[in-house]
Amino acid sequence: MRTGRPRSFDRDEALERAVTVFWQHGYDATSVSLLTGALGIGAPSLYAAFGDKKKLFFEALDRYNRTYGSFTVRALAEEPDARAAVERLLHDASVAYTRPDRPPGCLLITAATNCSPQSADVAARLREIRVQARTALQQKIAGAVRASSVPAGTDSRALAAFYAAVLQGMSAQARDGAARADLRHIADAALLAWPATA
Amino acid sequence: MRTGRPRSFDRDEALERAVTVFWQHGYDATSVSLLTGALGIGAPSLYAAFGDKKKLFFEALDRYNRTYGSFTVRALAEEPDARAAVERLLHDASVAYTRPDRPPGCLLITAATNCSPQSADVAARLREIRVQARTALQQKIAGAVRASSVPAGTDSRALAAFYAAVLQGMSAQARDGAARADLRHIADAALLAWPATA
DNA sequence: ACGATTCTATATCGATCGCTAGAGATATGT
DNA sequence: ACATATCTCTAGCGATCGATATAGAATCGT
Repeated sequence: MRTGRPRSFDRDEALERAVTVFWQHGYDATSVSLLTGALGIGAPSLYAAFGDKKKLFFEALDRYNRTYGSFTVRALAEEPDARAAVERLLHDASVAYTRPDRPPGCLLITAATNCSPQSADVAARLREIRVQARTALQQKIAGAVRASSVPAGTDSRALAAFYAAVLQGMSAQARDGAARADLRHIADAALLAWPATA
Repeated sequence: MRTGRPRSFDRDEALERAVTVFWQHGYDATSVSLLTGALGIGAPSLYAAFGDKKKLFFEALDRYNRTYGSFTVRALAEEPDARAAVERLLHDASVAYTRPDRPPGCLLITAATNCSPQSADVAARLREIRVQARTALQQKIAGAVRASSVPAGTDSRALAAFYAAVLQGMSAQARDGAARADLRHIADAALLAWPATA
């Protein structure tokens, strides 16, 4: 059927605003009243359109991964060389984490670092995504080791953990007020730790 | 005077437990009922002994800085050489962030990364401490540049930001389940980025 | 022993949390 | 025009938040 009074707001636009609010304050600290205020709608409209707060967060998370957070998978997928992929990953992060019109840092990293026990599943989901991204990086490096574009004996797990930590550190520094150039310097310093191809 | 019924619990022990709870869940997600449960006392006793939740947190923060978090200032103060200080800083962090009987990571870094607007002052205080630590590291490096134990032209601000980011990344990795050896590997990789003394 | 003082235990307080029932508003199908 | 369906608005649900009033328990000084 699908008749009746039409929705008075743009669902996609509301979801985009929800992304920003969750990005800024994290999952727990984002109250429903904060959301309704930012989205410009009433609570019943929010629940009718998105289910509940948790479903809205996960939908916003998906949207984030497809937009602002997609540079990570793109770097790994589009750059054949592992070194070039990591370089692009770090440089893109320095840009993505310091967009003037967006909250600083990374939603995946900051949205549920400390949360109440009843939202432990949200934290677990975000951690799952981070671990998955770190594993993808590790496999990229391991492939480069097999292809001898990276020195044999390189610990792909350790190297992936290092660059994952650098990304998380860059997000934290951005949250602490670091400028885009600061993050770029951090990225460049981290690239000096890439195993020498001597 | 100081007469009347004596306190039925050890205030220091209660404060130590409060450190652990705030370390684990962060400031916002730690409810007063969670605290009274962990401390084994009633709410009125907590308020009589510590003032309110915020004062208790700041007192727990001071205690953390004097105990678990003191390795940072010690490394900078006790190691004359800047390179050795950073090496010790990172290695000590890999141990401090993965104590089996303590929450993973660093309280200063994780306790207020995402918090509600009404506890913005808590987040600001923690950020202040982090920035101060980063500045101390920067000055240590700048002194080494002047003493020529680090190559001239080294950007002390950028290098300090890099190692600050690595520490924050190590804390995040510990929170994500990384083992002590994993953090050690991250620390070792980060040390490869130290400016060559050629 | 007894008053003075301080702590603890019970039972809340008002505010806010995530969430929703019920009534009125606005569209479509006939 | 009218029935039907969906959305929006107001108001408020039970639960939990941080914090406290009150009364009884425990200790000290005299």
